[in-house]
Amino acid sequence: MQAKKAAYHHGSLKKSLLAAGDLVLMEKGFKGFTFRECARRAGVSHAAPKHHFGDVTGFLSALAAIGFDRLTKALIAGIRKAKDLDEEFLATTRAYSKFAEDYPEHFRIMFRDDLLATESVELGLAARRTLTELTNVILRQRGEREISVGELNNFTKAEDLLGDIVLGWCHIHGFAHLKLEHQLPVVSKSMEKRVIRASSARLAQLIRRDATPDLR
Amino acid sequence: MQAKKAAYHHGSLKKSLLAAGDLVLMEKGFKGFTFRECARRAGVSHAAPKHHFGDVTGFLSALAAIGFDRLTKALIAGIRKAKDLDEEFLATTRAYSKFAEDYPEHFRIMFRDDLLATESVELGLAARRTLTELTNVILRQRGEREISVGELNNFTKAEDLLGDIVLGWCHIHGFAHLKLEHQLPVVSKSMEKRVIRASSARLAQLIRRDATPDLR
DNA sequence: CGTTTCATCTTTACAATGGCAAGATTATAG
DNA sequence: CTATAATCTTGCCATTGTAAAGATGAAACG
Repeated sequence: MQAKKAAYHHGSLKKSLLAAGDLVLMEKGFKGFTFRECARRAGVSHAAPKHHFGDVTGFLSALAAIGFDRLTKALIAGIRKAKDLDEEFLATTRAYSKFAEDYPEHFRIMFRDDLLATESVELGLAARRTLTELTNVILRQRGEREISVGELNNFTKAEDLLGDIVLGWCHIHGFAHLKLEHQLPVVSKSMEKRVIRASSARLAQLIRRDATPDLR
Repeated sequence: MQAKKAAYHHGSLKKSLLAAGDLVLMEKGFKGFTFRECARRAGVSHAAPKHHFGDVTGFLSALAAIGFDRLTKALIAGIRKAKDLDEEFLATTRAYSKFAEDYPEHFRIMFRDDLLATESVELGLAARRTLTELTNVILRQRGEREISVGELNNFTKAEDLLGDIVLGWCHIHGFAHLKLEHQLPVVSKSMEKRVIRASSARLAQLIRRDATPDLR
């Protein structure tokens, strides 16, 4: 009896529904996203999803978790290509922002506490995996050892590390969000690239400059 | 014939609807926000709002504009109390974040390009008034003269200023947003206060350090 | 193998929503 | 005083999310 059993009537409706929801979210956006449309695409009746996800917030939570997993992967892939610490911080910013561009509707629901089932352990874990990646970006800037997801709780208790995480993540997230929602006073694409490169470099240098790993 | 004429049947339905929508947004949240509920509270039929706001995105745009105006006021009030540049930057961050806490549902729709009528000049102006305040925060950090809303376009063309705006605003916005949606790994309220105070100070000092007003 | 049990899925039903269209009302203009 | 046009109402429709009850069939158990 594996994790995902063979399925009863449909085959594996949960997976199919998630795939359908993923598509609907991308094609129709949050505005056009409906429970029934997802059920239609999966080829089942409109009440079928209830058994697997409860209500619509439960379903959105599962899709948000998929979003966090994609973001985590995108961060890892972007970071891998970087050759030094300045490049790595920039790559993180870019990967984060590119994810918001590639999956705008996922990004929007991922950061909507009111629309999600905050008790979902699946979602919580996915979000923590993302945060762990971001924390490791900061830790490398500081010249300290990386952590795993399980260690996250201990590490965010250190006030100066949390300070650097806030400094870095808030900037990265704020840029991605403001850009996605067209709030940044953009002059040109090239200028935007230079600006975000400069900002990332200044921030990374600030974090490294203030790091004193010898004393910890 | 004043700006707001006496009204025809209702008195001033547009204002009443905005007041109703404002309340519904705060009480029921975006999830429970409906066109019809707002009409009911204003004491008119469910189709009445159409003449004043078109569809629901037009209505939300007007409410978002109210949100931006409140944010602008909150920023000005917070800044006024500050005694030095470090305090002012911190006050800006706090006021921005407090607005997100006080008006979470407004904050959410204000930064949702897909739910708003982006062509609304009213909304555009309100957003630009907010951005002007934020830009002036940066300009004061740099020791330069403040600007008015009309000058905003010219000033965001200067790449180094835009760089500082991005650096400052993205951090401020990112913090407010991540905190609102409960994504920050918060340990305690007091620690959070110290962390955001430290981050703001570091950022403000960085902006001031790199500013070379003599050369401009 | 036969029966029971239970998760899965369908059908049916209901209240509520946004948007449209046609009609009623009344302020303003001519 | 009449006409016009803005304002608002009524009635309608397709659609939605959720709940309840029934149907289906896989698995458990004797």
